[in-house]
Amino acid sequence: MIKIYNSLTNKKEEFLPIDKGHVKMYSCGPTVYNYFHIGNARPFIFFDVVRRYLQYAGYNVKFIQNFTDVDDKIINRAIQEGTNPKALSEKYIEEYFKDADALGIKRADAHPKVSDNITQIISLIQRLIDKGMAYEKDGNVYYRVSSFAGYGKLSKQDINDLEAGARVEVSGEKEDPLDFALWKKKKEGEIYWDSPFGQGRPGWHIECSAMAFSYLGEQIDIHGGGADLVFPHHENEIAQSEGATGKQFSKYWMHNGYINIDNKKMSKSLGNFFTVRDIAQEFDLSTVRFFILSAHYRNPINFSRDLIKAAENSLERIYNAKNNLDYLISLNKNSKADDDNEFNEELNKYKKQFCDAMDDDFNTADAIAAIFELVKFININADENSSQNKLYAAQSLLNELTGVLGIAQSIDTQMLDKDIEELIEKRQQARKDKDFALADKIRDELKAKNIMLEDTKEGVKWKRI
RNA sequence: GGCGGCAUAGCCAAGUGGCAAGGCAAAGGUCUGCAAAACCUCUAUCCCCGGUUCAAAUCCGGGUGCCGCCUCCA
Repeated sequence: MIKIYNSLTNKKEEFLPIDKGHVKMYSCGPTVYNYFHIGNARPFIFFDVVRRYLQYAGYNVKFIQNFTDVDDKIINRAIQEGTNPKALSEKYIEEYFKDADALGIKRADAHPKVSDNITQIISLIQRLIDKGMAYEKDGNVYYRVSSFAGYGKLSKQDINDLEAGARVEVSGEKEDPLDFALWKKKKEGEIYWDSPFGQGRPGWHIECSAMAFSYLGEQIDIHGGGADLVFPHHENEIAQSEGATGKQFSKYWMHNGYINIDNKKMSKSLGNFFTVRDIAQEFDLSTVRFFILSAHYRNPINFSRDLIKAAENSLERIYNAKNNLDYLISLNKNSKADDDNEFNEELNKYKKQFCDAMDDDFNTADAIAAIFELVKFININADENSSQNKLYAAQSLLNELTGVLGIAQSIDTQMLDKDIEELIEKRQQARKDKDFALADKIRDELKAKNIMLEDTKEGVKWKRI
């Protein structure tokens, strides 16, 4: 039984999708005006894992993550760079996929763009106007917050407290300071679309409601995003969606914690961020994925190079175990087909431990601990005399579990160059001849070429470093 | 002001009532020609003070410290 911490109720709840066996999930994607930073990467990675695990658990998952490609920040940035918003957003969508791929994030079933969904957005706005939940003022359309009784239920804000703390209204066009824009009237020189309420473009919040509706339907199972989206973005999504349909929009809301720098939230506005592209200069991005998954998703994570470095060392342990299994299998020393029930039962224990952790609100930190315990078990119990059956069973489980998290995937299958192989051969001969000076010299030489040798009872192992 | 979160070893980090997971780092050991990997050993008055309980890291009350949302943000 999978349990999910639902931000709507602030409780862990049993996960029961609306349609048995099927999961509809939506996660807020990036506003594409720059490379994304590691803070942004966290939800992308985490919800990728949620999706993978639900699939692993047997659900048929439909997963949508949007691109916000119509927005003030994009327009401003385009002006700065002397380009147009469309070209700019297209560029950063491409760059998004490069980084996402390197982070091991699978493509969603669809990545809809705001600019491709204007019709749906307009009709949703119209629907709200028709119901009296939105109003047009001089080419702008606003959501009438007072018309939605549940406003504040996600962020647990009392509407009166919000009023008290609300900023002084700038435009004075709104009936209430809490009302928010569904449609923004065109400003001179800005990108715009025609609509029944005049030329303009959609506000930020409406896009997610409209795209979720058109790709998943009016009721979805899981809606995810960073904790900073709870208010106002997700609160507004609920108001729009449920206001229009009268039905519950998302059954479960999931929000990941922040990535911090020196215990302070990493954000574009504070400027204390590292883009994933920056980090890629120094570290393999699969390490960043492992690092992010090594803490529980609702807890904040501090980011620093030292911590990524520690994560890199930690991951190495899993790679070593995988490489070792490959090596033992390649020796093919014991091809007996003896099934060892005790061994298989032990393996299953770790699998269960992993699944129990993931079932409990996707506790990836605990799931990783289960993988480490499996690694230790394999290191102790798999050796050159183990049967191929055992080795394959161990390998298959290790691959299966790391695959669910998408970690330790980049196993090197590249063959060695001829001259490297010759050097290894030459060193083996030197060792036989007890010419250790030569052997060590060759080992250092290879190390300089990023080939690390390890001598074992059965022969020499190598790995790229 | 309103709402919410967090505090566990040198570091990272799980754990919501029953002898405190896992990883990194350091130290010692086994194995090895040496290394590497692996294995073994070692490392915690769970922020403080009270309370409830046979039993508290975990529940309750009170502190202290840090952070977040209430405004664009993942």
